[in-house]
Amino acid sequence: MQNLANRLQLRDFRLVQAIADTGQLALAAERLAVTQPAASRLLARLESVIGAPLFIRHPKGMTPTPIGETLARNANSLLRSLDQTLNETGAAVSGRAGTVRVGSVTGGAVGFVVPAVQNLKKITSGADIHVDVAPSDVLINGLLHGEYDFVLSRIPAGTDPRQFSVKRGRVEVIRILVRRDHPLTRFGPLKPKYLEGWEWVIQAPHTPMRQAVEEVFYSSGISLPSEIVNTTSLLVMIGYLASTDAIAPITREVADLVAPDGSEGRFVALDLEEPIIINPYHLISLKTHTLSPLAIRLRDLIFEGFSTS
Amino acid sequence: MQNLANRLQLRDFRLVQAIADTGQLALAAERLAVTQPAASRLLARLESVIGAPLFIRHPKGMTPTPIGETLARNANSLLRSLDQTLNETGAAVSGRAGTVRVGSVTGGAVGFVVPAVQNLKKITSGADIHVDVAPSDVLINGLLHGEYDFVLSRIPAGTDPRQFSVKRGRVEVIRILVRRDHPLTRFGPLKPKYLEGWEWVIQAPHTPMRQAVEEVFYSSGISLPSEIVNTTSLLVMIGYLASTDAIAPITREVADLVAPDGSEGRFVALDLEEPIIINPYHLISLKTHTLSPLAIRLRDLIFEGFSTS
DNA sequence: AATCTGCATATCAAAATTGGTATGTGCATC
DNA sequence: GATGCACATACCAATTTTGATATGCAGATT
Repeated sequence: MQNLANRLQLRDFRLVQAIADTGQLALAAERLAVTQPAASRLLARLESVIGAPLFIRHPKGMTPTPIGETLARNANSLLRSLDQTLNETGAAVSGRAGTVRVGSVTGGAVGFVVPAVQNLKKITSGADIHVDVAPSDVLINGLLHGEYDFVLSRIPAGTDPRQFSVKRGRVEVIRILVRRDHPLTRFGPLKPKYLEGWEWVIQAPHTPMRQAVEEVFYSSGISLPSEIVNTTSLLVMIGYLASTDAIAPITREVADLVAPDGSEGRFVALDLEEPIIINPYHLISLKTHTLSPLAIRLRDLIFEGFSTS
Repeated sequence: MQNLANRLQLRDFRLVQAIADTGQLALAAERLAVTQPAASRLLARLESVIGAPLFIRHPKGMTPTPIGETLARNANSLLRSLDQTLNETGAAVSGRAGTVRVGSVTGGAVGFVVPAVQNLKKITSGADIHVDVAPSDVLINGLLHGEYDFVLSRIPAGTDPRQFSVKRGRVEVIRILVRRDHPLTRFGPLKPKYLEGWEWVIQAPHTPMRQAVEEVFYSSGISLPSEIVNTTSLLVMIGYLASTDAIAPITREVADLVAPDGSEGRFVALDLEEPIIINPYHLISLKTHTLSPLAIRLRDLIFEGFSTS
């Protein structure tokens, strides 16, 4: 188990992954394009190197032992890294700019990632850019699993921040979106008590925005809205607001998109007397992972956006 | 360049990393513990697989090409991941890390699980330890459903013991808890007949302890207590005993906690002339379930506790 | 021009890996 | 108790890998 490092091969990880995925040695063997006995021998050798069984054999297949599970987990991220390596190297060889994968929370995507990507496109050609939009916990998880080069996200509670390299971002300020002829538009900056009694369109419970809004209700001593439509879809929100007097909290970035101040659109974004602020999101990457030049470029572009908007 | 995946090996990454680090093939070769020509051949093969030169040779060494740099960067994170994998797996194999879930009956939790967990913590890092306390039937059920690695429990009637691997545990001895100025404290070891006539605080009917106590009443020919408070809550028990002359049977382990011998607390634990003994509980695990090394460690520690106390 | 440094190539031998076919074995299910 | 499924083992052949030594070659240095 000591000079184990040199006795392990990529193949072993592929095998573990395949068995863990399929639950059957024969299927795993097929995936590796070898016969079942060959796979059996590979596994036997691997288990002897590790010094412990990795899978328990039942009559109908195999399931991982706890050790096998940890190994399978690691095999997954290892092989994903390898995959990325191959992509990047392949891109470099054929003269393309490469690949960058970025995850973002909604507000960040609209406000920062999209313009940064547009800028990046101007100065590179053949770059392969992936943008995911997801909640913070999903993003952080993906980052840890090597699915993203970096993410624009909050740091969820309970996450060890030491493993990340963080560039601090801007806070998200909430405004209230309503249709143009909504009664609330007659007031100036909204007091909390005005928020009571309306139907709401808002993100699911436990999302940062929902929490930030609920916090205001609690601290103002007014009761939570009883009529709520839960959605993350802007389309649904707009459709709903257009035909009812419902109100919806949105970030400033989204507000600028949907209802720019001074415009004559169908919606109006109202400010609150005391602004509601969501936990800020940051540019987060893994300390252990060195970013590709392309990823660095995109990250820097996004970061520039923080200060210039 | 397509079926490249299978032609790359961990070794190749080590080589690239070593060359990038040292800038010289001979030094890199040394690091990989091979001769310079061997390293040269490795590199040549790798470059032919990739289809492009990775390093430019000059008279004083090598420097990476852009592609080589890409590869070196990825090699770094890849090998770091590998290292992490090895650590984690090694920790799992040796039982320094991992997850263990254990369920226990009350007496076992206080007497054995807690000290064993404390000992286990001394030799682990980052281990994930879960302890549940519940009645035996719940524990066994949980064990069968894979919720626990093992349990410290009795074997309920009607359970097929063949599916379990059982390490016999210790018997639970009952003492009688009363407040310090209780009349019974004037006697030496209690005879059964002294137990008659008092108000009792005791667990619900059909629990092992209740059964053990009732058994004594029957066999001694004295009548069952007529005034009974049923509770499993230590808090209720103590509150009740403090203000009345009620008496309560408790296990020795709990007694050591609440009323250590020789202490001057508010309560006294009395022994019986003929000790009352409850059905013993055992260390029970599923035959079909392989325990993680960490779980085995904890189980062994608990088992040691059986014999040394 | 001689030399030195550092990488590449040639050649050979040994060993390990790889992969296949055939067959054994254990456990459930019928 | 027979059958089937899934994994393990045995055995054999071929290829590949691995590594060492000796040597070649090119650019730099003196």
